[in-house]
Amino acid sequence: MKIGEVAARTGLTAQAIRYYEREGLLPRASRTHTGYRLYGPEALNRLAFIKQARQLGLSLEEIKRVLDMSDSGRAPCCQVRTLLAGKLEHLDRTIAELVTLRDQLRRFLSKIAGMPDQADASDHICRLIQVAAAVPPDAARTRQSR
Amino acid sequence: MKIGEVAARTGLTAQAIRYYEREGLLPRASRTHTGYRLYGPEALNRLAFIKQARQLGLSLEEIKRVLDMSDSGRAPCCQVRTLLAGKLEHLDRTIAELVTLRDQLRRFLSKIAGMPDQADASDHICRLIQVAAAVPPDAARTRQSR
DNA sequence: TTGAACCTTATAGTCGCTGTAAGGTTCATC
DNA sequence: GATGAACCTTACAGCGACTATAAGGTTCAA
Repeated sequence: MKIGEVAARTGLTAQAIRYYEREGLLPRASRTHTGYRLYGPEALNRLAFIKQARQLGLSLEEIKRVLDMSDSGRAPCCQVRTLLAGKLEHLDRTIAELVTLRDQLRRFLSKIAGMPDQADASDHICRLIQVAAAVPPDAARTRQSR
Repeated sequence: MKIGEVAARTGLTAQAIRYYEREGLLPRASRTHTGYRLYGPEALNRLAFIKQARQLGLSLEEIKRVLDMSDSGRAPCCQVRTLLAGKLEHLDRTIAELVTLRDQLRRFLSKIAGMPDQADASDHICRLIQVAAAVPPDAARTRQSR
């Protein structure tokens, strides 16, 4: 198989596949005499693994660690469990933050719904957001989302 | 005030403040005779606005548009309302996506909780994630999720 | 006069790709 | 055998909002 077929079969782009090779997640593919990459069916498995792991929220670096373990004959399953448990926790925190943000934004929007627009040459920019800035200062403790 | 004090007072980094200046969100600061940036108290307002708007999910480009309007004497409030309403919608979608992902991850973790670890020289990498990859094949049609 | 703590610019790196440029290959059709 | 479309190759720039680093100048107290 050439890279285009692999791309079509995995739902990845050819660019992404080359990128994974460059990053060491795929072994260097063999080539035709004119330099085209050639893949066997096992590449589909590996790419399906990478794709699934990405969709579960693992970074390429984490995936590479798992693949390297597997390639050297060690069972990566335990590490996968730990990794995913960590991701789940992180995801919980992220969702909680975004829900907080959403509620803040919603309250804010309904608060400003009735306010008049105003141009101002004064030191405040938009009274609408200024109001929001005057929010309890420890709400500013929430770090930037994603 | 020099940049370090502004940074400490706003909770931003000096680098970020210089970056905002480069990107046109702040006017070029005046300088001491040795080249240090000097800020008046109004810079704190402007930076508080930027920070708050960022926390509400606006991009620097969107914030710049609002600031430019305000600087030219037009009321940006209407645009701010529209911008924030859009962000709220987007936020709703993002949260829904992440909740789906979390549920998927949770189900997956409980599914693999009882499975034994295994090293494998075979063509599969980690049976744990392989199970997940063996998902209905037309699910592969769904384009890559961010 | 030493040193720490501050400031300056410029440049590279982050992440996971995508997009583009500039070119070579394959294959069917004219 | 010439043309053209569809494929492939590499290399490099760009995204967003910064952070990190290098290499140097300034300020101020001990």
